[in-house]
Amino acid sequence: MHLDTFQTLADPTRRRVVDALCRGERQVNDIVDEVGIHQSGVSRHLRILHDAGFVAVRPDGQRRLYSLKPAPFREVDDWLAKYRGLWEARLDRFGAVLEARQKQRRTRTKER
Amino acid sequence: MHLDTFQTLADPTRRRVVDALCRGERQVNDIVDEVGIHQSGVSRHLRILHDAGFVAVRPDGQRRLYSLKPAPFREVDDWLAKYRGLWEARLDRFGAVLEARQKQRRTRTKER
DNA sequence: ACATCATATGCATATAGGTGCATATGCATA
DNA sequence: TATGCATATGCACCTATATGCATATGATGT
Repeated sequence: MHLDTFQTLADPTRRRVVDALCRGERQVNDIVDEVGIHQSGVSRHLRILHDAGFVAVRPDGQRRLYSLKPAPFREVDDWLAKYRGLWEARLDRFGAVLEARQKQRRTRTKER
Repeated sequence: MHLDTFQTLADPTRRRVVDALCRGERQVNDIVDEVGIHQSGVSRHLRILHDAGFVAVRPDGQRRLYSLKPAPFREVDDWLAKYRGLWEARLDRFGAVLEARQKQRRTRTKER
């Protein structure tokens, strides 16, 4: 099976793995040390991250070096864009976003 | 139990519920129509979203009007900030955004 | 009070997903 | 080839969670 971007991010341990890769390439055992679960678990998390497009692998001798890829982060960012108006109150140069939201707002509240 | 922000977003149906609220207040039955699962399911999703801080409720007669709250979105955005360097190579004309983001950065950044 | 509508919740069920252990695979070097 | 290190995977187990059904709760109007 193949988890989508958000499902992939749902597991805290997996986010720690992502965090461990935040500063550059790492081999599996480095991550094992950092997140504190069994090596097999880390391998599996990396597999899931790979399937979801979060990481690239590069063989280096007997090791495999994992690193982050941008695509799914961008996907989250895009998803977030829809909701930015919620907390970016002042519409400095984000007028377009809010405007778009206003346009399609329904009023269902009134009929009572 | 209480799901964290990312676990809350992991379920696709729940994201559809969030999406349904994207354009303003909605009552439960509206959401039922929109996402196509049983009413009890929607109520439960709304409860989870509420526990995670995604939604506010406001009674309106016999209905309850749900709406989005900004906090968890901001949390995702903050999390994302750490990885922005992955795909935002140059800060063309979104300097303002980055600036605003810096200002509200509340999670401590570990020593690099 | 009663009937009705809107929403929430207990229960049962099915499935998914995380974990460790043991083992397999793959690579490197003596 | 044989040995050892690094990583992946099959298996079993257990917990979490999404869902529908039936029912409870709560509010409104007659």
